[in-house]
Amino acid sequence: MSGGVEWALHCCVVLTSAEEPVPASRLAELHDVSASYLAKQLQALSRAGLVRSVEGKAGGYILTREPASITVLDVVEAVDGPAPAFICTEIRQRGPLATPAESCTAPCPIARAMGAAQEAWREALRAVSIADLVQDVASASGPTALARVSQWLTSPR
Amino acid sequence: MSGGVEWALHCCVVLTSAEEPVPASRLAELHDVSASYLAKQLQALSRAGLVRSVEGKAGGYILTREPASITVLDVVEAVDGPAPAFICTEIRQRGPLATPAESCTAPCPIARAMGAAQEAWREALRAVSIADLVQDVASASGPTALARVSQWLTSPR
DNA sequence: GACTCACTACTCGGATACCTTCTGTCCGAGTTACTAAGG
DNA sequence: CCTTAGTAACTCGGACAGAAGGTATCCGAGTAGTGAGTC
Repeated sequence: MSGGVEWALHCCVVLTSAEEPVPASRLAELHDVSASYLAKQLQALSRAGLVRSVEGKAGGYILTREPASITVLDVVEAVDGPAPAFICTEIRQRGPLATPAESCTAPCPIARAMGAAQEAWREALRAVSIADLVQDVASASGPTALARVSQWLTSPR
Repeated sequence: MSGGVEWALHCCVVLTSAEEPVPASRLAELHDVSASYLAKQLQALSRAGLVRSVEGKAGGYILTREPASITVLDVVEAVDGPAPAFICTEIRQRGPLATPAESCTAPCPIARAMGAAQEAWREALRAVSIADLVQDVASASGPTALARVSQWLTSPR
């Protein structure tokens, strides 16, 4: 999995506590990561429609939906792409004892097992929303942490 | 995920219907894939203890355990490695508003969600054994298919 | 006929290049807020 | 005081190199089977 997924998720969490647009450079400074590379991840989120980019002097990124309606799966698939990890190359149709294509109506058992696991993984990620993460952060680090982030984001550089 | 996982799983399935050692070159010819690269996957299975290599003229690979006690997860982790797909880099401990390390007793919520999804994925793969795959293949392609594979494997080149 | 020995052919195993993908970086197009002048 | 044009700075977006892991390949070490030779 791409490492940028972690950055994107953290950005979504902090964007929760900001009503004004937050520029990518500010988010990068907050997390102490490369601003140029983080921009790429935010562009992916923008293409997926999870965040909206505001151009101009006071521009930046803002969430488009309520945090409770954005799942972790949405962010992961926006950054890493919706392609499944396992791709069946139909080995059973190759070689001297190849199964004829007409007999391959159902997917091969291996692809089915992999697909089921992938779906279980997706379901687990779909069950967690950005709002849930915010709630967990508040429980772990205390409610003041998010307020401090909000204040730091809005304070002039 | 590495593409060699698919090859390794198919090899385990066909090794079910062979009591004598099967050389890697024979398996590669059966699946019409690169023999040299397939050897690497089989070596990974050998290191994990799923198959045993027999050297010499009539050598090859044989399964070490009963097909029912080998899970798909075993094969996947043998080939791709046991490392999880998501690795938390502890972003919360970086930047101007870093959470002090002493307050980070529990893993961060993002890592927890990812870990739960990974565990669901592993559980789904652990629930399917090689014997289950063999059963499914027999149901789909008919019991004769496996017998033909067994005959082709034992027949002299 | 049975045993011994050397040979051949075949096997696995690790070390070696190539290529796609991910990581990281840069600069240009476009938009907004601000400033200052003029009516 | 209000309007308006101009300026300047800041933003995003896509195009451009470098590095890492996966893909594909090769050759060497070792072993079991085979055959001839000998007792």
